[in-house]
Amino acid sequence: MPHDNCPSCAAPDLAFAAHDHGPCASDALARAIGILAAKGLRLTPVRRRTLEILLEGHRALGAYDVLSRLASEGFGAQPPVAYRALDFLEEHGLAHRIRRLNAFTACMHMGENHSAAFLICRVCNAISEAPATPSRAALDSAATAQGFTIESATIEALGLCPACQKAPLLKAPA
Amino acid sequence: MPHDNCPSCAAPDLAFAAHDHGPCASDALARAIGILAAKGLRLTPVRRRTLEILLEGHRALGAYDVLSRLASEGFGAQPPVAYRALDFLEEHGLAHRIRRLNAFTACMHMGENHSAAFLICRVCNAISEAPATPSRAALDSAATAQGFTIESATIEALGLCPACQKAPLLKAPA
DNA sequence: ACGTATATGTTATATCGTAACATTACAAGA
DNA sequence: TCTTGTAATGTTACGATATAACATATACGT
Repeated sequence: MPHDNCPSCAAPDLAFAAHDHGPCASDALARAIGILAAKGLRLTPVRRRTLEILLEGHRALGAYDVLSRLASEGFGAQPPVAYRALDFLEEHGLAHRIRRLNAFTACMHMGENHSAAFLICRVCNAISEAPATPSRAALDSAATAQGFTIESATIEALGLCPACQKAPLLKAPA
Repeated sequence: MPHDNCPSCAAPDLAFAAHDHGPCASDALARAIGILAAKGLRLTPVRRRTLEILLEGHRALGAYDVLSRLASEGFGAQPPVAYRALDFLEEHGLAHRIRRLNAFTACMHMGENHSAAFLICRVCNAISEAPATPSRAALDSAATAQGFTIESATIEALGLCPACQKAPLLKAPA
């Protein structure tokens, strides 16, 4: 599969589809660099490395997983080092927090200022970002009916990715 | 407001509406008793008390909040006591886990075997259970498009309840 | 009453997250 | 270039959330 529409294609998402992940990740990094430059924000070494680590796969990593990677590469070894980098990435739309897993994953639609929904495979832990607009619209409407104003929404689904439905425990998409 | 349709009315949900919470809570408890009896499960003292504590308000409580209440009433004082009771209640549809807050709240639609969405007020911490069906349907459709099979979904919105939009920091619905 | 499954309680530890403060790198003006 | 304020990194220390493993007690069917 070409990466013409990767990693920030409009649709469909491709975390579960076979694809050449090298360009997928490096395109995302390039895009992140552009986005931060445009905002006058700095992609410092820790931040950049943190993003690269998240971009290694379409999966979620715990803050402490990221931290041990960073520490082993000479960065600080204390939790705030990882949390600050992850929070920064999340704040600027380059990563997402997956609440179900208390973990983080790289954003696959950087710069699109989207409301995301996540599909989380409980077997191989792969994560795909799905279009959340319809779901979010329905949620907004339910909220409005109660006079509630939504500021941010968490929409996450746990289940089985295509590969794990067929070959449980065997495959792990990049 | 009468509690004809409380706490397990079809719609709309009333966590944010003024209502007589006494019957709201005791009706829910009665319903829980019936549900468990029908399934041959036991609402033991810890479980019952845990549910009562959750039913005191339309809000989420952390496991340790519940634990300290239980402990002060003579139940066990160690985390598993609270987590087991909370997990039991959740497993049988009497309570929900609010991922966003790492907390738990009583279910307001016991026995309806529903997929729930939650509206969480970030000011007064009140929680309302909203109809999740439309939102969930949209999510299912997004999942199907990627060949993903959803087993369970987390749909939570953070924002402002009606009271806190008008009088921030002042009111706290029962 | 007995035996078994269920539930409760405990100790201990794992995992996740943040407050507070010291130090270092950076950019912008004198 | 030097200063100087701001942002970023690093540290210690701690708080909050959650579970594993095992001991004890309770309920229920026979």
